[in-house]
Amino acid sequence: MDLGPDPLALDRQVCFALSVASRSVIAIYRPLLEPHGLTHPQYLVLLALWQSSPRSVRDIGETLRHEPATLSPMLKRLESLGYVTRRRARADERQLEVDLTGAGRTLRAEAEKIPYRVVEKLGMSIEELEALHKALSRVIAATER
Amino acid sequence: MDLGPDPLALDRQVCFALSVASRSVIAIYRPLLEPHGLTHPQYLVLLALWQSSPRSVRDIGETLRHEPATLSPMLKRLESLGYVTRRRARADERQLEVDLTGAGRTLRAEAEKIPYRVVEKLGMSIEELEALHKALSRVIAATER
DNA sequence: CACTAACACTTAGTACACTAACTATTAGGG
DNA sequence: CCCTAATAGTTAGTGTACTAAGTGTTAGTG
Repeated sequence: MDLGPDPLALDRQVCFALSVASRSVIAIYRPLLEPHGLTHPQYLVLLALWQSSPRSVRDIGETLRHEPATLSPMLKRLESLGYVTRRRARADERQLEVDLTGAGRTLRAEAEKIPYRVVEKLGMSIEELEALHKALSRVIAATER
Repeated sequence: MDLGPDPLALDRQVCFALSVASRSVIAIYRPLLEPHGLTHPQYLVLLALWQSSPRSVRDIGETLRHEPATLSPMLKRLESLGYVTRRRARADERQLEVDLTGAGRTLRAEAEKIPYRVVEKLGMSIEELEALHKALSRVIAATER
């Protein structure tokens, strides 16, 4: 394996590019989510619930690759924002049943505009973004082995 | 612009893939950095200093794309770990001169192994990682306009 | 040369994100 | 059936990240 003369050169570190890109793209979402009182991680939880609900904390965690300890306070904030309900599942009292409220469901229609605005702001082609998504998926798959 | 039938589908969101990939790759670094008492953001600060030092907080912030408010406590932790010194610049007392200690400089030789271990752990080809880096750089450039 | 604006960093406050330890509930084996 | 192990969430503690407000220093202008 050859990583060149300086394996520690900052401008060649994939990990650095990943974290900067992640923070930079999240920064694009910030002004779009702020009117709804949402952060980007909270928005991702709503995407998961819009896909399927109700679901348990464990289920959401496996989908978003988050520890339950990260989700627990986040879901409480989403509850106090009025987008989500939390109650113990009757069948198994260990599980928490996280569901959307009316407001949470209504928000979806508004949110549909967001991806278009983000892609527009980025000014990149759909093809390029899809290629990037594929590359990122391979990295994620690689870390999961 | 056409984002398909469901623009909010989680498995097609670049922002989601970016944040998961970022966290997953950082998780690979964790056991490699832990013996040195370092976190990944702290490691990136050291990469910046190994490239050039001493430098100011502002300078490091521009390189790593971080707010001074993020760096300020981080640099104090690096100082108490013994890798870095912090002192006001004589020429301009507003600026902080961040420099490497002997231990900070010595650590570089140890750290040179890390990129190889990460690439090995990922099990991806150098070519694929370089292509990903290019794609991420284009995203970062797009967010900077 | 005083005075205000700009600059560099720090502090406070909120929200992730992770590890480790804890609580409550359910399931399984003797 | 009891009792232990496994499971699902929560809490505590540390360390980013970001915005906004604050402090001290320098620079630029009347």
